Amino acid sequence: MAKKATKSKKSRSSSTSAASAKNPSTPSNQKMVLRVKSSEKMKRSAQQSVVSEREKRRTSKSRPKSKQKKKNTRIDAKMPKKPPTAFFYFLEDFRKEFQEQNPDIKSMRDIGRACGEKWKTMTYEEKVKYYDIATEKRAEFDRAMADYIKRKENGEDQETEDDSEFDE
DNA sequence: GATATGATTGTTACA
DNA sequence: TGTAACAATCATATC
Repeated sequence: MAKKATKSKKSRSSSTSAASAKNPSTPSNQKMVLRVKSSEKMKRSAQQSVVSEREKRRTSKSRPKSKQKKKNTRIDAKMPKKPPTAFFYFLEDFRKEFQEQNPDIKSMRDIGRACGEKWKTMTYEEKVKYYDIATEKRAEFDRAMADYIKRKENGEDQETEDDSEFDE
């Protein structure tokens, strides 16, 4: 439970929304900016041996397992979901191909593992298109989050009404 | 039947 | 700086 509280980490939109504020509704130019910005960041992390970090974390943590998932941990159903990362977009494509080539393997555990290995072998140029998509989605998420916060501040009772249907 | 788990990486925010 | 949580997916397991 405490995790969820932590998770509410909230107001993340405040900082990120700043970025999105720079690119309000916009087209390619700003998209480019976004892409470049994120690209640099991504490149850095991509170049960094993120792998060891992950493994280290995993090994050190012994994977508590019951940490994620839970699905409806979101306090507010109307709160925008976190956008998928570049890797997740790649995972979508990869899964389709993987299942075509390996119809017997349906477990996301195996697919995820294979996808992770493939991802590590990909070059930054190959990944950049996924980073681009993820960046756009993140900008959308920031805007949605800002809007969500604004609405909440204005009066979330309206939402409670909607929520009532959720009651069921 | 409903919900959790596993496996992956990236991103974000807090301590 | 490090760490924890969560995003998608879906067969499988558990309750």
